[in-house]
Amino acid sequence: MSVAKPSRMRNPRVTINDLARSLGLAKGTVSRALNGYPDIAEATRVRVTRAAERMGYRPLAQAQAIRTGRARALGLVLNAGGDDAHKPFLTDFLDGISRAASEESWTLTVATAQDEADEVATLARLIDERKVDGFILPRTRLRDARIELLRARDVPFVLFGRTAEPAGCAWHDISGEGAMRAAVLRLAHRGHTRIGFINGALDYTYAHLRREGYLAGLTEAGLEIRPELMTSGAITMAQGEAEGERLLALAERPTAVVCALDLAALGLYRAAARHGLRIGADLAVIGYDGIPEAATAHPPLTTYAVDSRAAGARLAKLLFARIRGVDPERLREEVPAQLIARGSDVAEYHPDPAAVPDRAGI
Amino acid sequence: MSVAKPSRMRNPRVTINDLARSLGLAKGTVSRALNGYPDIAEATRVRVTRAAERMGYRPLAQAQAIRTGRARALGLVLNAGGDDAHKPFLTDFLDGISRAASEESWTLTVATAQDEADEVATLARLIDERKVDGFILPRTRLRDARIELLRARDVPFVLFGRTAEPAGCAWHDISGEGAMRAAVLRLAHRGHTRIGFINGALDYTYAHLRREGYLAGLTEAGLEIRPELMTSGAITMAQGEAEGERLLALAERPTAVVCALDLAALGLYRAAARHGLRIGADLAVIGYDGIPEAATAHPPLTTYAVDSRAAGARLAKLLFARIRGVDPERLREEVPAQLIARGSDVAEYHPDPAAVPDRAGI
DNA sequence: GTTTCTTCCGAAACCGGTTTCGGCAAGGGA
DNA sequence: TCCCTTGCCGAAACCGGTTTCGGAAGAAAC
Repeated sequence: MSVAKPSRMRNPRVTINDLARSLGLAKGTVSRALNGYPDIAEATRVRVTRAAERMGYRPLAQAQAIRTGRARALGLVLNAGGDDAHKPFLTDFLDGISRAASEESWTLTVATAQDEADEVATLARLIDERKVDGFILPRTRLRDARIELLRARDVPFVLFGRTAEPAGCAWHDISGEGAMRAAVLRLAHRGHTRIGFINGALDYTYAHLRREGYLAGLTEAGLEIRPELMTSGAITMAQGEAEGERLLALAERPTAVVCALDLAALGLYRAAARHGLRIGADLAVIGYDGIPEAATAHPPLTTYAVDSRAAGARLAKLLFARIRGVDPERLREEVPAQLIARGSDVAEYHPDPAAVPDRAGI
Repeated sequence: MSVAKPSRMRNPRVTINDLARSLGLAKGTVSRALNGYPDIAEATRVRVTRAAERMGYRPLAQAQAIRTGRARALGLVLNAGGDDAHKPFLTDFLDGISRAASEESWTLTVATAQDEADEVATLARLIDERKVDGFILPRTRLRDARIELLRARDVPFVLFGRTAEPAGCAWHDISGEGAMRAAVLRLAHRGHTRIGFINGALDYTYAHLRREGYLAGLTEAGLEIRPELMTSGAITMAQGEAEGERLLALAERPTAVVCALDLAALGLYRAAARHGLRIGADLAVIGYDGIPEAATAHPPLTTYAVDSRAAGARLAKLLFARIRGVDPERLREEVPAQLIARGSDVAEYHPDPAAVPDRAGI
């Protein structure tokens, strides 16, 4: 049985002092050589970097931080309260951020919060302790208290999503509205005229944008806007089932439904089954998100897939730029979701589960 | 349009020097007062803490770290490669850790890795940079390279799960084997004699334990062990469907199936539907995990639910103790999964979706 | 009324880096 | 030959904390 000694032989790190001593240089010189200062001879620089490599020297992040004010850490505070539609992709999202961060020897600090007030408090705590140099803000709201805090405190941040007052904000977003519009056009193109819409939670910006996309698609296709065909608040399968039930119970039920979330679409599958409607044949359905269950559903769900890993990576890079002082107005980008055409939106339902990626837009 | 000035007015932190000056004390005195040293008069201590409170002083974590060697951060490296059964609970898990950590003003640093070798490399990087003081290791394997590294480097860690050679390991785990055993007994109690088993990925310790639990349940119930009724490797719904299909295609098909994962159980639902079998009536199914989809499935799935949030919180607390030098052999705990009895394992299937939490064990 | 402990705090070293400043030596121009 | 740059590096200050050490003041002991 091993005994734990609180103060044991600490594995000896090699410090900049060790390096300097073994090189016969002043530690300031070593530091400048490593950090690319212009007043160091090229020969010295390579000598230093080689020795650092050989001796396995890694600067202590905290020691650097105290002078430079850079913790070399990105911050992410997640909302752990309520059902979160991004949950299925959280691992991918974290992976994207983490990989981009580690490329620059940065790390990712994550914290959780229960509601919006808690989010703000958590952000404030991380700022006060100087644990992170900037934040990635997921799931933005139209009016977002987090943004106001970060603006006031003057700490760099970047949005995953958009917001009502974008002054000073950098962001990366996936065009949900573009996908919704394309979905409507795709359905209209096949002759559908009563196209329903099951939206997500209106608390968030994305739901408003997707609604706009849906409406834009309708007008673009020359179709009438029927408020009774639009519903919202479905971010789980059960909620999707309930809202789907409402649409299908209509006297003039829709022949096609666009869903802002795959989960809601899968819920709609159940409601349709109860009404004796065959997805694909009697009712066309298009989803959004690209969750794995969509591929194995019966029939496989046509959906617009988001790449959460890529989004995380891009957000990290944007945040780096933001921290380095790049004008946030120049750090805004929007990428399309990728259509994965499957069997849920065609008249002739083919049970072939082969997913055909399709970048054609519509 | 706001212009980004790379070096703008830094929001002025109040440092220990400010505090000391405004109190007319030496900064060393202030530090000792705040950290509970015994050579500080009680009156002085309250004066200092009050002033610190009033002025909003928060010690700079990095500055402390450089002297104390404590970064006040917990480390978690996630495996982002492959399908991960814990994904649905990742947010809860992170929430549990994060909340326990922030109670002590610690933070959580997360990184991702693609495979086992990458995991080890990522751990090594975080150790070298002294970014974290200890690690939580999720999804342990029977023989785990991460553990060997951390043991060799002498850095504190705690396992979520168990491992083959537990010397020097602290852990928290949920008794999957207990749940599997209880599930088998529950089914045997209702007269089932051919009880199948769909296991998860045998790379991980948990699958071996659940298998043992299944076998223990069979022998305890006096039932014959039939290898053809046991299958494994199902960690997605599709895989569960495939493995379920194999069991149902048997000449002597099982009348009940225990699944190591809810997702596999839901896949089995589909296979059963294809065979014209009604879950609950013709085929009893019990799952494990307690994913939300299990509650809304038709029929609702009886399952043993794990509390990932509580697990995360416990793991954080165990790691704190470990970092403080507590003997790891004393930091081992195992909690039962909680039975949620629903309609999938009863002869008379009731469509009432009311979930009845049941702690009775069997 | 000394002497000896305690109690409590100030001063300074220290942690591992970064950054400023000044000076030495070589090189270029007059 | 002298002066002025320029290139390159050492020395030291600094960042914001923690920890060690020693000494002043008051209390207790004699």
